[in-house]
Amino acid sequence: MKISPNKEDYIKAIYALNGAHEVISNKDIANELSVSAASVTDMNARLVKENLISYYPYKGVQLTALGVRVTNQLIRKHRLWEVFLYEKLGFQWNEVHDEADRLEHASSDKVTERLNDLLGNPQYDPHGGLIPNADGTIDEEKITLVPLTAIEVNQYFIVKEVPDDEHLLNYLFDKGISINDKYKLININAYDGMLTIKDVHTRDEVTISEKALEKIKVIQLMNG
Amino acid sequence: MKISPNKEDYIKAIYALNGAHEVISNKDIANELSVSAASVTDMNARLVKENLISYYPYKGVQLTALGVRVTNQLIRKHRLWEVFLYEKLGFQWNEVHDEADRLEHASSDKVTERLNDLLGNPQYDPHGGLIPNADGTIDEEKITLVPLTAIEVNQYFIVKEVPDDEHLLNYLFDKGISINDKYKLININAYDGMLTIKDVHTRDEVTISEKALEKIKVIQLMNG
DNA sequence: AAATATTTTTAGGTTAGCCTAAAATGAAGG
DNA sequence: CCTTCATTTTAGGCTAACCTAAAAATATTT
Repeated sequence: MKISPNKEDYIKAIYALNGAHEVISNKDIANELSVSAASVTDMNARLVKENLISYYPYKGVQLTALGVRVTNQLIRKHRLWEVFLYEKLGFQWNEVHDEADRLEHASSDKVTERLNDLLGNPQYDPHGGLIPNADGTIDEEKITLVPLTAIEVNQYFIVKEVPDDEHLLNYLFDKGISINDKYKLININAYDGMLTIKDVHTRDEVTISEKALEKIKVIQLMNG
Repeated sequence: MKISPNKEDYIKAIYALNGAHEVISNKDIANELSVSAASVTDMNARLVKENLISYYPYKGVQLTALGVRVTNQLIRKHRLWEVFLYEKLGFQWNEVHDEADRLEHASSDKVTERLNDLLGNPQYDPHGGLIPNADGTIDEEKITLVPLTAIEVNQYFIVKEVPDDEHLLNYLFDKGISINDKYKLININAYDGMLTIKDVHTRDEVTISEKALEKIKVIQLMNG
């Protein structure tokens, strides 16, 4: 049941590319991890054997339920170390990521939970990222949702909730906006109030009208 | 200049077998690390390339000055993590070793020194081991030497100093007792006061007479 | 629909660390 | 000094991760 640091990095990369919800291409993973596409094919075979991903030849991979859970536990370790580095060791928020990336592979569950206690069971890391639970679940209700109108230019956010309004849903669908995707607010038009937002993963920019804003609930993030 | 976790484990093992001061056999290293003797020959070649050990074919290896310094820096990391686990995370002294063994490979110098600050620049780990300096040196004068008479049954100690007395030196040499070796006090004979001590590495038990005790200076350890 | 471009897979190779079995070396005893 | 025994080294193989180059599959463009 123990998984190698390299495999941990792979499933984290897939997760970061939204692999909990959609099929992720070989190329994107190769890109994210700075390895060759052939290496990704290699590793995919290994991850399938451990039931961490589903593999669709020539299409890509998606995390299994187990894969999501394991990745969330990794992210928990990562983010708790980030809090520790930030709060206890006086690191700056931009320095903690790389250090935490190494420590996360070296900490047992026991150390992780003791660390959680030391830090007072924090809910967010220094970047504003939600810290998953020890069992690899995420408490969605802990998240403070705000209307999209509360976001300012250059801030990042994740779309979390839209009302069950057929016209609005169609509108957002046409624009390619999805639940759980991460965006950056690029511009608020001074004249008509329309927002230009950019999908962090696809890098597509779309413009949405003022009319929809109040109903879209998002999580505001501290950075990308 | 970065060295792999495996190599780090090798030089730590050589150091633990007193490889800072004497030539250590292939077999002993294989034993310490639970690998084959052939694997040790393999790794020796790699460590020589990095100038961490001197290699004497068919004889064994000894740490270079660089090897000693690097190992001490590793031991510093290990022991600081032990203090952290013990003092901040509430682990027991017998639980800290394995956890620290993993964390030591994952912590940068920067994290190590911040950790040192957080812990208030401690001098000893929970087992009583002296924490080396950041530059890989050891402040010998910090060590509190006590006569062997101060040790009690079942305690561990390291022989650190004997007077320049030819007869006593010969006596100890015949018994196989060496400077910097670690022992456990097994028994104090109620009638004649002779000590039975056991070499932690060779597992040899020897008996030494009361006469020699006061002159032998040792470091008392909290455990093995 | 065919041609072209992109992506994925396969094939074959590398390095770090490990292994076993056999050969070489060194140490110890008669 | 020579034989025996222990130890070390060599030889040949293994797995996890990587690589490049070529072949196969898919996507896009005309």
